[in-house]
Amino acid sequence: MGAQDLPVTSYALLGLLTIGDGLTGYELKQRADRTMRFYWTAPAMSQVYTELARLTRADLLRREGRGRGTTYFLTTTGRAAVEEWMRETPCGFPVFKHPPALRLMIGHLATPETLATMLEEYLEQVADAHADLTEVRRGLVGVDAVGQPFHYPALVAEWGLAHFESELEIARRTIAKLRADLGADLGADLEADAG
Amino acid sequence: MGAQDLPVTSYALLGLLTIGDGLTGYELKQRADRTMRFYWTAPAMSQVYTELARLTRADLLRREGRGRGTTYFLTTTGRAAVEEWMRETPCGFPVFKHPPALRLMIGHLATPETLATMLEEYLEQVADAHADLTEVRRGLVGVDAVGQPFHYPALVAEWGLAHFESELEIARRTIAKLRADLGADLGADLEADAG
DNA sequence: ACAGCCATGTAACTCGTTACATGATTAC
DNA sequence: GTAATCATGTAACGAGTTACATGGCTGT
Repeated sequence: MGAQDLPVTSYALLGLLTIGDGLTGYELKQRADRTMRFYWTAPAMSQVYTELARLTRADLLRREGRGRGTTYFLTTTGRAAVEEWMRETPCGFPVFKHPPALRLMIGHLATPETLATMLEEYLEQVADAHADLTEVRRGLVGVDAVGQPFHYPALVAEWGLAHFESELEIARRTIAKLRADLGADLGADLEADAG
Repeated sequence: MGAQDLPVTSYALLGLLTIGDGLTGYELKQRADRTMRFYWTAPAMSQVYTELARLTRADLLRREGRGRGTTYFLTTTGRAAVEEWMRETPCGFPVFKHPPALRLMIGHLATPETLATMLEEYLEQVADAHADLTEVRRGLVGVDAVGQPFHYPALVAEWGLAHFESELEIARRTIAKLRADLGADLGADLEADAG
C-alpha cells in the first residue's frame, strides 16, 4: 500500500483539499496563500497546476470539468495517502532562510547604521506579516472550537503570531545592542584621540 | 561597477571568506556548517565546490594550488562585491519551512496523540539545536568584543538562541493545548453518552 | 600493502521560479 | 466591441540535492 514518495509541498496541497469541498487551481492557490505561506511557502500559480496534474495522474485527486472552472476533489486513495504521510513519515526539522540574520553574521562588511536600518525595515515587515496573520486568525473566530474544521489552522496561526512577536522582540533587542556598540566605539575613539 | 547578480548563497560563502585567511573547499564547508546553517542552509559539499568555481571564474576569488589543499582567497573585487551587496541589495523577508507547524495545520488528519508525539520530538530536536548553537557561542567568548572579528557572529548566535528558546516555549504551550483539547473531547463524549 | 577516511570534484535529477501563451469574463 | 482582468496552462531555466567517480593520505 501507498508509500507514495512525493515532495512535502504535494502533501501540503493535498492536505488543504481535505478541508471542505473540491477546489479549482485558482482557489487552491488562494487558500495556500492564506495558510501554508506562513509555515512553508506560497507555491507559484504554475506549480499549483503542475502539482494538481501530478496528483490527478497518481489518482490522489479526481478532476471534474475542463478549462475554466476545472475542479479537483480528493479521492479515497488521496485521503489515505495524506493520513499515512502524517502517521509514518518523519517530520523534518525547520529550515529557516533568514536574510537579516545572515547579513548580520557578516555585519563587519557594513556600517552599524546600515545594519540598524536593515533591522528596522525588518521590524516593519514583521509587523505587517503579524497584521496579515492576525487578520487570518480573526477570520477563524467561530469555527475554531475543538471539534470544528478550522481548529488546527487556528492553533497554528497562534504559533505563527507568537513567532512573529518573538522576532519583533529579538530584532528590537539587537538594534539596541548595535546602538550600544556605536556608543562603545565612540568612547574608544575619544579615548584614542585623547591618548 | 559590480551589480553582479548572484544567488544569496554565493554572497554568504563570499562573506565567510572575508573572515581570516583563505580556505579550502572543505574548510569552507565546515565553517558554513558552524555558522550560516542556522540562518540559511548548510550547502552540500558539491555545491560549495561549484560555487567556488563560479566565484573564481568571476574573479571574486583567487585560487591557489591544485588538487588536495587548493585554497581560495577573496580578491579586492570580491570584497567590493559583498560590501556592495550588503549596502545596495534589498534584504528579503525570511522564508520558514516549518514541517511541524505545517502538519499541525492539517492536524485533523491525525490523532491528537500523534500530534503531541510529533511536537515532543520537535522539542527534543530544538533542544539539540540549541545545545549545538550554545557550543558555537561559547567558542566565540573572548573574540566577540565590539571591534573584534567575531562580534557579529556572536550577536547573531544570540539571535538564534533566543529563537530556539521561543520555539521551545511555543511548542510546549501547543502541546498543553492539545492535551486540553483531549480533555474537552472526553468531556463532550461523556456528555453525549449521558444525554 | 591494504582498508578506510579525507578531499575534490562531475553528472543526473528534482523542485520551484519567471516568462510566455492563450482563452474566457467582466467593465465600460 | 474592446480593454482589463481572471484563469489555466506550457516552456525554459536555475538553485541545490543525491549519487557517483576518483585520488591522496593514514593507520596498522
